[in-house]
Amino acid sequence: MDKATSRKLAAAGWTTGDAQEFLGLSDAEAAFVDMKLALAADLRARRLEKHLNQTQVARIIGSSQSRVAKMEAADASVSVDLLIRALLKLGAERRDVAQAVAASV
Amino acid sequence: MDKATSRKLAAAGWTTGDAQEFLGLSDAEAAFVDMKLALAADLRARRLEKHLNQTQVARIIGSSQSRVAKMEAADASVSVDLLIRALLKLGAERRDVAQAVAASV
DNA sequence: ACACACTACGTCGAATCTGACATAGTGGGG
DNA sequence: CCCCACTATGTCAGATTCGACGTAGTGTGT
Repeated sequence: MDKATSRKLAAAGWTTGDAQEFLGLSDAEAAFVDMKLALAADLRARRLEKHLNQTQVARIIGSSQSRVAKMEAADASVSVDLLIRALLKLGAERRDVAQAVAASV
Repeated sequence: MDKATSRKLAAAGWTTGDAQEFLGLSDAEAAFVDMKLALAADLRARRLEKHLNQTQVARIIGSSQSRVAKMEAADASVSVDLLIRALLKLGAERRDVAQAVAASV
């Protein structure tokens, strides 16, 4: 990070220590993973609530059973995009998604 | 117009031509793009609040100025994944992201 | 034990997304 | 007008994610 950038960040109330920066990124990554887990859990809960199996959900959202399984498992090959789109296609409202995003697993 | 009314009109041979339908967007898709717009707006707001330019944000989140511009514009080539990861790296908490997800643009 | 319904997991070609680069556009000072 | 800092847009090769398929695992009823 150059000095000008550092100065501006400091002016905005940031500290530019290397350790903190590292921890900040870690926090961001951890929060992202937790969000993904929460969304995946919500997807499964929503499916079970509707008494659907993964194959039926796959048809509704335009995918395959195997991918639905990976979604619910929060597999590395599944994006948050996909999870959110799936939830919305299952009838979730934006506020429902928001709640899942904020929720702990 | 509620869905029941819309269905009745459709049965009578009418199309209920709102912008959504014209563009061929389902409710789920519309909600998704709205979410994306809200996240993009939040990213820009957060950057401006910190008095950073797009190049500085790009360094923080590990990307390029052009991509940050596209993020803020909610460009089609930008995923919700990327927007959320960017917000978190800029110091947003999960509840902040949730609020953006639920918010209207 | 068998059949059946359901879920998990590895793999793959195709589609999509990403960072980067180049370049164009915009809006203030001087 | 000319710089200058900043933002927007087009493009592209490489990376990631997607749906799909095959198959293995798990539980349940007969």
